[in-house]
Amino acid sequence: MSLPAVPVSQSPEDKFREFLTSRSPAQRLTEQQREMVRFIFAQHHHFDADQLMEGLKQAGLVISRATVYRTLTKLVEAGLLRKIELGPRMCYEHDYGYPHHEHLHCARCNKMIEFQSPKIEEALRDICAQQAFKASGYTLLIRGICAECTKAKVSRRLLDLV
Amino acid sequence: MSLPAVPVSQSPEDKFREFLTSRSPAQRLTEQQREMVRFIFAQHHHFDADQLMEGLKQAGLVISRATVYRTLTKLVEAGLLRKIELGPRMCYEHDYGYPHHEHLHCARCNKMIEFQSPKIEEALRDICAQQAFKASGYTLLIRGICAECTKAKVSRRLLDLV
DNA sequence: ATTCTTGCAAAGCCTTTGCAACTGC
DNA sequence: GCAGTTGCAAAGGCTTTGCAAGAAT
Repeated sequence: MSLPAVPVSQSPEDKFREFLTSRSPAQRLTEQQREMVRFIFAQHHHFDADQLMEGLKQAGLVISRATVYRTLTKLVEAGLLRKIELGPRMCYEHDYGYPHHEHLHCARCNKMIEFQSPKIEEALRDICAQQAFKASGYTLLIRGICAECTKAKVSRRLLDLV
Repeated sequence: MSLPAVPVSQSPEDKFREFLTSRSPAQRLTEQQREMVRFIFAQHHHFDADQLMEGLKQAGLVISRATVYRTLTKLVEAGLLRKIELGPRMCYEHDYGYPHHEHLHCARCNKMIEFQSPKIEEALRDICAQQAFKASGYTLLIRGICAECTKAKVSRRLLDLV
């Protein structure tokens, strides 16, 4: 966790149950969904559908591909997860209990670095106001190479010279 | 064109030929590629592969799907086009002869509104410097409803009341 | 003449969906 | 017991690719 968590009163599971019950027609909280929520919120990771399925399998939880996708969709609708467009596959992260932020993505080690920028948020609000644009959301992703990978690469170059 | 064009000395076609020749092994400029470049740079539009194929067909130009995709890739590598992630399909826009900018995308009319924001660029540079992150590029897309569509919707609501 | 490009069709990749069996409420 | 959920396998949407025929230098 690189950013301070936001205090929340309900557990993710309770929040999800509440969401499902509130829908009309009411939806049901199943065993598979509960396992997924617990597994996802036991750690703070960015993950895609495949990585999640792999993790679930290693944890001994057997949930079908279809159910994983369907539940991810509901978790996003419930405000528990946030969906990030990262190339051809979707990436997910905690939304509930975690502050809004932007991402730096390292193309070498695949790491996601989180940061907050009031300045950017303000600039975006200004732009929308100026254009009379009703924003529903936005995507910001900075792609490049992180500090560690840059360092590692330079070190390797120096070694290669020996 | 909502932003002022950047003056360029070469035509897109010449620039593309130069790029292809400079590769090793050298690549060839074909009739299909020339038609695509001319068609694309005859207008200033945001488009995806399908829209481009449709436009080409209506212009009487017969170019296969595979060639359209392959040529789009080369045009991006050549710096003539910029690729934008817009949901499941890729969107393209002029890069050569056009200033760098960001986008507002209207979910209702599918319009792309362009804007420039030195403030955002500065904020991004600050973040990267602070994190020692070597940025190679970034994606910023604001999703929502544009002024016209908002107005149209309100008008329609008023009419519905009659 | 050589080597790159084209077009076709097939495959790839990620995600969604129809349907019968199942299960939460 | 009714209505929503699961799992399977098949389909969907967009993009890429293998290969033989064709074209650019």
